[in-house]
Amino acid sequence: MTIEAEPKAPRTDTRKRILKTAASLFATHGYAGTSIRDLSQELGLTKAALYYHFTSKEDILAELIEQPVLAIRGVMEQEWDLTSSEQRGLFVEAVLRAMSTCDREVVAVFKDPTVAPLIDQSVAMTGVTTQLAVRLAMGLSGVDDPADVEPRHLVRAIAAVGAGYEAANGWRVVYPECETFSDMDLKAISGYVTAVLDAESPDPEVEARS
Amino acid sequence: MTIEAEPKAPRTDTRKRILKTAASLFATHGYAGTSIRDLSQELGLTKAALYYHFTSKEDILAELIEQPVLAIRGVMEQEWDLTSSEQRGLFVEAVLRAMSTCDREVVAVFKDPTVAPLIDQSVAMTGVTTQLAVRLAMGLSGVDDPADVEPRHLVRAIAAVGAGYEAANGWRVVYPECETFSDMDLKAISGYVTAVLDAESPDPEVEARS
DNA sequence: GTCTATAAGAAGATAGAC
DNA sequence: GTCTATCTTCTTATAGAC
Repeated sequence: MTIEAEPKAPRTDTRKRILKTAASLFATHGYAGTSIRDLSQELGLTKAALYYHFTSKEDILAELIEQPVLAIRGVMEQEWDLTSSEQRGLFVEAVLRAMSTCDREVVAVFKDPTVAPLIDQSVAMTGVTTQLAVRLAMGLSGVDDPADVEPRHLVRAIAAVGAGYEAANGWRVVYPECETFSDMDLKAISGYVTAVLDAESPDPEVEARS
Repeated sequence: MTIEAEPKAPRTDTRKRILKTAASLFATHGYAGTSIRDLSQELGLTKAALYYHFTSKEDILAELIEQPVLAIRGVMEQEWDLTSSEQRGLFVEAVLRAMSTCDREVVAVFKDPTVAPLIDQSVAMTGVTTQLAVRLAMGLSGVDDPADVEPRHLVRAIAAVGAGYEAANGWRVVYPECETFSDMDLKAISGYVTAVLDAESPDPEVEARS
């Protein structure tokens, strides 16, 4: 019995090829902007072939985001005291690590406006980035109820999450050969986030708002 | 001749109503995720009525983004020495001011992946946020050619622009009654951007990358 | 596992009545 | 300025041959 590199069914990587290509197209053209036809042409397959591997377009999306969404939810369900800058940094790193459990192009899909409602149905999780921002803002305000968050802290947290999200997302463009984040990378990105959270820039004027 | 509040043709605000509603829907569901049918139903009109006011769906989009894109391009075409943090702050404020020339919901459209290629054709401007990031990264690296930008500066600038973009975009959610940015608001947002640009967080490891 | 062929509907867009 | 009706193309998805 000699060693054979490809045993007998090496072509069943089609499923993975589909997921990989779908992630790339969704990231580039958006979920709604990518049709099954686009995807099948890019793969050199027919539409029908895709429907052999997946039951629907949404099914492809669901499989793409399942892992990272579950991982992030796991991190969010832990107990976190986010009132200190250090703890917030660790929290952000944990989230980034959870996000790294998926193909890197999938990250771009998280903010696709046409994807959010679909995530709700399948995995029961609304606006990942929004939830993160609210969580961090609660830490900044030192409150336990999202409703008690100070608006100025919320915009600040939204900006901070935006920095982290774009950094993680831009990583694949700037460092195409980098497959996963190193610890240094994570430190760098979470550094951007905490920089915004802890910035001594003037907070927006609160007086003029009701 | 007495003063009459509504002279005689007050219903020609339909065009503006369309633009307003389109901006809202595009921001919420994305450009590709919003159909002419969705838009007409939201407006209580028929599709044909929309096509009386605009020649195409893309025409609506073009009119929405024309002003801010021209304004931002105007700022970008100026001479800027972005090697100092102060100058970068002023640059960012100028860009934000230019962005404020449009309906606030239009801001969300700028990052719609299905919109970017359409902007290219109509206004000849690719990836507004990417261009901003490159410009700021050039300042950080102290170079005049985008090709000479250091990767670590580019990711940092991408994160910084992300912070500013999300702050500007999140503003309308956190402060719904706020129509335009005050000077204090602009200072706050540009503060988030410069916080990332000037953060002393560890830059990503450069060694492992080619 | 992949194909051809096709259904059923929604998309963007137009013609012409009122 | 808005309507009804229609056209064409594209969409997701299925049936059945190979």
